Amino acid sequence: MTETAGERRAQQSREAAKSGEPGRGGEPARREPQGITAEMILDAAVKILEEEGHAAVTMRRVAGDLGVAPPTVYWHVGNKEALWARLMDRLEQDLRCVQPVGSTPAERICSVVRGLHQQLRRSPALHALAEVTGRSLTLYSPSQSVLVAEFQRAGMSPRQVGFALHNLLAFSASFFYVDVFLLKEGRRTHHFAGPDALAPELDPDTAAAVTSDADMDAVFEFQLAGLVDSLLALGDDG
Amino acid sequence: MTETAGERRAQQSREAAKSGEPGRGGEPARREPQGITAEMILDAAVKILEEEGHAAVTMRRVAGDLGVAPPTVYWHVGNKEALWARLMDRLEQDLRCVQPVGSTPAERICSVVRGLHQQLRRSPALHALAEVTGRSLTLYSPSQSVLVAEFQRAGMSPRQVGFALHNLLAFSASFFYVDVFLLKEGRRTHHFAGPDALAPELDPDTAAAVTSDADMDAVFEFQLAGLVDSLLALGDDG
DNA sequence: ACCTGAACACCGTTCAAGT
DNA sequence: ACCTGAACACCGTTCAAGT
Repeated sequence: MTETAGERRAQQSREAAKSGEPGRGGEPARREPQGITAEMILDAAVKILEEEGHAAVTMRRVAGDLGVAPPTVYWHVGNKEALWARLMDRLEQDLRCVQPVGSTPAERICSVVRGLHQQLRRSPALHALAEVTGRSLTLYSPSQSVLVAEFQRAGMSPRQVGFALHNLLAFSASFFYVDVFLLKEGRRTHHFAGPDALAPELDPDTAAAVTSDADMDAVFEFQLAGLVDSLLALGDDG
Repeated sequence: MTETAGERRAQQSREAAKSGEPGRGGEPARREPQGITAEMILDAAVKILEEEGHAAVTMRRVAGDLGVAPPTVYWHVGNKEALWARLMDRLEQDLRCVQPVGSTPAERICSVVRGLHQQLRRSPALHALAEVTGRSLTLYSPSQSVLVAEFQRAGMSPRQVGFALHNLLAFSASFFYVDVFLLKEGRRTHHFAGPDALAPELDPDTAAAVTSDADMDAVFEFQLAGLVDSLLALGDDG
């Protein structure tokens, strides 16, 4: 909420570096790393993030890995919150646009959402960041227009397209969060039911089924298929 | 993962306090707070959690609010991770069992999930804790048997009941997480679409609908109704 | 059994000072 | 413009020592 002097300084240095990029003076554009750049800081932070999680990403640690004093990091990126934001921006840019696959609209839409989910799931850095930044709801930008186009082709009205997109993004985001927190707990599978879940008179078969590990992939596919069908049905009688 | 000596000591003190509760010796059971109890520590922590969020919950702060030195808190609760766990246990116990309302199975099941969601949403302490502990997937214990009973009454097989329950719990948990992270960002509504969401040739009406704030309550209700219908349909042709 | 003061090894951040 | 040493105000945690 408050913009510190450090952040403002970092902003200026970024601008300066950018405007200096297309060689405008007399000298040839030499880019010897006579010091450290913001990009190098992000590189180091991502590396720590992937290998040791968000708790290990310390301003002092980042500085140390680059052989530099802590205030240098502050000079380049402002502060820690700005570092998180920049990391999120970078990881967001790395997300590829998912192309739809399949013959029916339902198949194509499902394939895009599934592709997004798998892409997010494969990035340990994103998982670690999600714990700390609370963003990732706008992560899916590059693939959003693909989804919009599919819904339009299915004959949905503008309002319906908006509602459908919001539904799919909420769906993706929420399953991503579940992944994040499962990982945080160190669990690979869901074991939802607590000891209080069972009424004492419950038959053994049902008790076993309820307390067994949840197959989250099956849950994901089941809910995705149902959701996409419901959304497309909105267009039929619109 | 490692049980420290401090935790073990705290465990013993808890046991001792418990076994001393039903007055067993000669003296009458007097319970003057000649010092501090673990319960008082939890009270203080919950208060900070509700009013200032998880970042304000500091061992020193908790101690200070109780007029006690930091090591005293360690003596009673072990360490900070144990404090989080105990807080989660307490908040979990405060969750009431939601009773189903409605005439059809779908209505009754939806009413329970909706009730759970609203209950979680109303607890700022739970939100704050979810950011830090990553639990809350087993939060719904007291209402789970209600859901199981409803699915059984709808004629579903044991395996189907298990799958249905896992679906509903995953659904509840994921919407809870979305709430948590929206709150962390300080947003009240969802604005999913980033600037890249729109293909340039998109018609203005659709563009406006897509970039408008998402009505998350409508999304919740739409997905819940669709999910419950799909789950109950599993029982029809089982 | 319960509590304390003092310390250790960390944080994020700033700031005057260097080149 | 870029980097540093030193400091400030915090953390979680431990430990010997008190009663």
